[in-house]
Amino acid sequence: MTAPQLEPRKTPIQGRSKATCDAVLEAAARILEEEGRAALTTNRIAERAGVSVGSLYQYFPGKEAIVAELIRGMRRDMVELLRAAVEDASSQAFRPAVATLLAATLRHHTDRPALARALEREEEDLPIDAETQALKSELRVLIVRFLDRWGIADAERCAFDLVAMCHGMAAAAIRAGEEDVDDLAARLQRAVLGYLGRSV
Amino acid sequence: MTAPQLEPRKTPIQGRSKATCDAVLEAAARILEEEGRAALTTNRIAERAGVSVGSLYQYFPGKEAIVAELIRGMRRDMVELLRAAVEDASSQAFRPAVATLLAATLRHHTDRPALARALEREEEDLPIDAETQALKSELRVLIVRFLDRWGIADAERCAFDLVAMCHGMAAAAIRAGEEDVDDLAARLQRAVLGYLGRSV
Amino acid sequence: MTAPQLEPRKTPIQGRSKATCDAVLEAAARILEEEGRAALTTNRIAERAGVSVGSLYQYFPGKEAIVAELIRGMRRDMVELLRAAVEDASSQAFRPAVATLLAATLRHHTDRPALARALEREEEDLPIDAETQALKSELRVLIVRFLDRWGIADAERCAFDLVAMCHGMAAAAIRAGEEDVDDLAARLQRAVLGYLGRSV
Amino acid sequence: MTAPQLEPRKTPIQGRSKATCDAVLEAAARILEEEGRAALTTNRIAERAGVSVGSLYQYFPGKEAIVAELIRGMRRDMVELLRAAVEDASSQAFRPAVATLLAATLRHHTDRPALARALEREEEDLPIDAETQALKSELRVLIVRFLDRWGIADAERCAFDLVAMCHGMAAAAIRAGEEDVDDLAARLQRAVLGYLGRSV
DNA sequence: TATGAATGAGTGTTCATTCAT
DNA sequence: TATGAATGAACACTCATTCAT
Repeated sequence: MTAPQLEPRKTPIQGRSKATCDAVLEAAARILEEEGRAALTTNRIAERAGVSVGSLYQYFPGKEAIVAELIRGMRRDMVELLRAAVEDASSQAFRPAVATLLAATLRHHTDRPALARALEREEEDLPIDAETQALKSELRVLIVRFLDRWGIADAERCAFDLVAMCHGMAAAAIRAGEEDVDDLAARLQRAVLGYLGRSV
Repeated sequence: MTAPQLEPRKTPIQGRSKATCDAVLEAAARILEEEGRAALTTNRIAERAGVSVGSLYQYFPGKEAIVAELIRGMRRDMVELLRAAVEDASSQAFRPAVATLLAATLRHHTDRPALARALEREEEDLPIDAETQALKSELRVLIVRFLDRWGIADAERCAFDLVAMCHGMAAAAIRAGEEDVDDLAARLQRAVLGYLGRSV
Repeated sequence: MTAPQLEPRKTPIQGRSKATCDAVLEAAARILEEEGRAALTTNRIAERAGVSVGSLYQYFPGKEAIVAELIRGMRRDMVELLRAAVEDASSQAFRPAVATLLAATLRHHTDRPALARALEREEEDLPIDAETQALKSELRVLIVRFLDRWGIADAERCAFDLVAMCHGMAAAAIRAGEEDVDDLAARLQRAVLGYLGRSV
Repeated sequence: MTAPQLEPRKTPIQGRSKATCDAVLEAAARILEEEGRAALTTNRIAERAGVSVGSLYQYFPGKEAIVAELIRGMRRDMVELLRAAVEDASSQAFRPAVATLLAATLRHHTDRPALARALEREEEDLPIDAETQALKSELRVLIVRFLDRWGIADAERCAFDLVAMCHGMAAAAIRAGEEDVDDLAARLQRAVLGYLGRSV
């Protein structure tokens, strides 16, 4: 089994190219959301992108690279979101600050839930690529720093557990069709504070 | 898209047949664990089972049925485990009782972690079959009853959140290679009691 | 048993595509003629067409569609032939007119006899597709109108019997290796006029 | 392509064997009638015969031999029928004699129409076996002798044409669902006498 | 540079036939 | 002798990828 090429082929910022590139990515995303992973074929992607397969291969070395790029995009968004939240939270008291971070985290699950789920699953099957690794690391660091700032012991481990816990609950709830995001956020808050022993 | 057949074809308890049947299931399980879902082809399954493709199809109507049976097996084990734990917990105080249930839950993740993860993923792609549905329902009921017994309000929702939370944390920890199950159990306990507001 | 797709997939009149499409059809025809229906596999068709299986499936949704298209082609030819014959016969006396129609009918059996036989057999196993149905209906109408024009009673039934009778005789004769088409035509004429009570 | 074995494996007239043999043949016949040629698998035959595949292969060298035996049975029945008819006809005038023969011929199509059709089709795909050849020859001889007896010229050719004509008409009519056998017989009579120039 | 026709290895599945029990 | 589990070659069909135009 040869490791697939995951990097995009060129990184062209010129108009035409960028547009094609984006069209391909968006098409792939929509297929994952609406038609499922089994429908994610290169021909289908090209078709939905309004582009020929040949062009698709001009910008991406293969199917896996497209998925990898979608994953990178998702991770970038998450970092962006969390970074902004940490910023906002820097001037807040502990509980509101936690709420701010949770709200940001929830955005990941609520924005395009089907896409997020699909990409997380794909991520498991793909070899680890450097940028994705770095982005995930950055997410962890942001949270660890936050916990550190509030004097929480064993911040690394806590961050790990909290992320897993929140991810588990949020994913399950969204998947089950829950619509009341505020209620879900409240329960997450309860779980987090409980875990941290700060519930009182 | 025609719904695939998920029920086994024959269920023969005679020697040779049962052995073949089991060999196929075990081979599929090992492939999922060691080679990944992409390697799970009928030919590979037959090969690892030391059996011909023809034999495979004598017992299962198709690949999906093999996976479905593995899932059913996993769910049956979980029900068994949890039922026993609930039984044991019936004479215990609240905290030890929670610990008992958590220990049972953790077994699901620690026994054959890669298999559990793989099957959970497959489960998402497969149509819901009746028995699996029933088993999952039974799991929920066991937990809801436990929570009810201890006077916990909104037991349905709590059960849902707690299961998701524990699943998220356990899966992430095991996946990250954690070996100290007792420590993990302790953290889960903390999270659960915290969520329930019983941490003191 | 799911009804197979019988319509072609694309109908491209551009050069390369059309050529591939035709090559596939002709290859299938030749296999039916020379190797028999058992040899009509998609791989064999592609091989004889000098094309890859993939290309075959680009133009036809499946094996049955190829056969269906051959059948449609055969029926179209028959309609064409008979229509022209009816035209020609319109200015003739009864007996010459009958001869004209019979000659056209015989063409169907003499052109590519093995292919005609094979396709007629395949037609029985395939679900009825709309165009084929329409073509067969048109054939019947042409004959019925002809009989009507000459004041023959119960033209529908007569047409039915005459077609069956001629088809039976011609198929058997050609299959037995008869070469003298004129003699065969004469016997058909005798049979037809006899049946119609116009033999004198 | 190796020529398949068409002869039955043993010709055992002892009770048990004969019964099994017959069960297999009747099962195959019914499958052809009711489920179609695609369903005619050795396993299915054995199943419907209430016998194991192993036993099936004890009496027949392969699937083709079973079909070949059914064909021989059909041909034997036809010979039987026609021989009796010729016998009966020997004391009749020409026209009633023709009617007698036609009635016998029609029986072939009316008895088990679907089976007759199916077997005729199979016959085309199978290599010619000696007995079947002999039986078909015998049929021809019976008719030729009949025609000779009534002073019909070129009896061989006439027999050939008449058989083909009658077969074509009868098969088409029965297949189209005609139920009025007497009417069909009358039309056949008309066609035959017309062809022979004896219609007046 | 863009196109989309062409490729063919690989997948799931069937079924005639064998042979250990 | 009867059984039916086991076999595996063969089939229909898909899809990531290439390359002539």
